[in-house]
Amino acid sequence: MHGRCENCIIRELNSLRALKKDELKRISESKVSKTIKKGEVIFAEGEKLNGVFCVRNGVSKLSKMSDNGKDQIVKIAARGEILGQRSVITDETTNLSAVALNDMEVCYIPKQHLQDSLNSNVEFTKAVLLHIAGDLKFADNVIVNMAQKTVKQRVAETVKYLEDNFGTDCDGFIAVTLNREDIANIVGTAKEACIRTLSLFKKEKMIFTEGKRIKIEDKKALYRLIEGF
Amino acid sequence: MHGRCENCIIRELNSLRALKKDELKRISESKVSKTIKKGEVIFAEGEKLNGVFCVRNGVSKLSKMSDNGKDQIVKIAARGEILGQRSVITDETTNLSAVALNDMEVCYIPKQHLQDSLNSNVEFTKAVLLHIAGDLKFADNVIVNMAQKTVKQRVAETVKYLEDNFGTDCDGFIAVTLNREDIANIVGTAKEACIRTLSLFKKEKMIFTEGKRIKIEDKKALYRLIEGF
DNA sequence: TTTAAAAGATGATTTTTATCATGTTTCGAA
DNA sequence: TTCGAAACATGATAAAAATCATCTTTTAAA
Repeated sequence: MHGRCENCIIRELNSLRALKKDELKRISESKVSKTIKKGEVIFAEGEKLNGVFCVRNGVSKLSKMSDNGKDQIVKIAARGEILGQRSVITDETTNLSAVALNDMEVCYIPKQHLQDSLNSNVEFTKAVLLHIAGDLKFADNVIVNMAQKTVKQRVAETVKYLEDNFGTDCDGFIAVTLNREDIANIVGTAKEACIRTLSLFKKEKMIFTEGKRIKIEDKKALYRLIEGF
Repeated sequence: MHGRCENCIIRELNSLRALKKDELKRISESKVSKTIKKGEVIFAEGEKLNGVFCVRNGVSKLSKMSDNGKDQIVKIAARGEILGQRSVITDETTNLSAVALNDMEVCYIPKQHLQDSLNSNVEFTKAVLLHIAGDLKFADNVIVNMAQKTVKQRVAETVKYLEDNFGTDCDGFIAVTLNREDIANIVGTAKEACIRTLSLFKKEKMIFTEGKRIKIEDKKALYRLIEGF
């Protein structure tokens, strides 16, 4: 067990910020800090969770297997994200599986604490509600893009999404590196189509790539493409 | 103004059931019953709502225009559904537009009432949270289907969705009738592809159609198709 | 009841995307 | 450092779906 939740700044990034001192104290006493290695499964689709995972460091993919055996990535979760939140709230088995994309540090929080606070602290409940409502809006937009946009547009959209959410390193590369297959699984296309599209973007000087790392070179052109030109 | 909210049974279908007597009384005093004609716009994408619409009768489509000018239907809302809930909660402009698919009766509830209850009645806040969390799970599944399944599978899925949610009339037809274009806009495909696919299903005796009305004839075959055979 | 418009249906063609095959590069473990 | 596996890349082909065109049927309004 590491630091105390009361002092944890990660909390400011999520709905746990609405918890009161005594609630945090109780969580602090039963939470468990864990390190997770790249590629490790945090939880699998269909599991019943007894708690949530608050991401301190590292990045995880949240995905769901479709009937035809392909994995669809629904979200990339970084620092501050609370993994398993939805299924703990509704007390259901998980809908998604979570896999570490690089080495991670997370805090495991037993679900009883959250459920207690959901029942008693309306500020917390509201904070969670606002967060989930935001996720829902985002998901609706993804549905529209999946249904109506081409692979080219969706690859462009995904590159933008990654830059917007994870920023860039000192060389201007997007600060999270995914392999082509994972990008394809966000886009909802085959690995080859994803590779081809990124190669095309590079040829057209919209992006620059170096191994897995991607840098956006011509933001305007990329955005124009996303909107359909 | 019609009946009193305290006696309204529609309420049992949604999160308003968690409201207390005095909260309902206040809502009852300021709510407005409205009739909406088929095809009428209840609210448009980007509007700022000052209240929500509780559906008493009729069916509405919730859709979003994609950049390329095509409408994507994200949800079909029937009796009990509260239209505009998400954007009133987050106090944002609407993400979706709502259009009546047949004549409707709705109750307009000014947002202040909901916001007051969200701030003070944790049971209500929790009920809303559970509802939105369910919507989110559903949306994630739609994303996976959009990304990974064929048009054929998605049409089958949509037919199943409509029957599951709206049931059948006395002749066994799905109790909601959409035109082919609307079905195509749920599936996320072109009108022609949707028509062709439904014709094929009819030829294969999985469904029977009569005008806009659709009856599922071979549920097993349909379900097998959805899962990928 | 007539008539125009909307919706449904179907064929032909083109575009997009998936799949298969195969070669090349990169990277980590021995 | 070498070697093998994994990831990346690209061509060829097949399959899926969009688009365009045209015709028929249904629907709603005059």
